[in-house]
Amino acid sequence: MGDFNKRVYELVRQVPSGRVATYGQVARMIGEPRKARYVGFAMHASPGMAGGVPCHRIVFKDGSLAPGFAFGGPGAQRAMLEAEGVGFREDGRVDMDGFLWEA
DNA sequence: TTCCTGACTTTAC
DNA sequence: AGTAAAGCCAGGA
Repeated sequence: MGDFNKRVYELVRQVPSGRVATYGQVARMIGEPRKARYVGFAMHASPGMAGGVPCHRIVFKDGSLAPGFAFGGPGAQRAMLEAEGVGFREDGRVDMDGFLWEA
């Protein structure tokens, strides 16, 4: 595991409850805007929220969630986010207007 | 060991 | 505005 992965974890760890961040945003914040893809890979290898890495708060740039590779099944991620107070739109995407995390 | 695929984003036509 | 291609790096077969 490289430092990149570690940096991703530390940043994701700082995402407050009830907020979501995008892969690209995280990638950009750690200084590697081209590695946006690998951010997702980092999440896959991440210890999960048990390890302090709330991967469920990481969403696509359009606000959509992971296709089905998620934590306990499709919709689980959305349920968790909703439980944290994150608002969803009618199309099933996160309301990026007011719930997108800002450093 | 090599080839392929992948929780993405951005830029270009 | 919508579609297409490129870039990045690692893990699995």
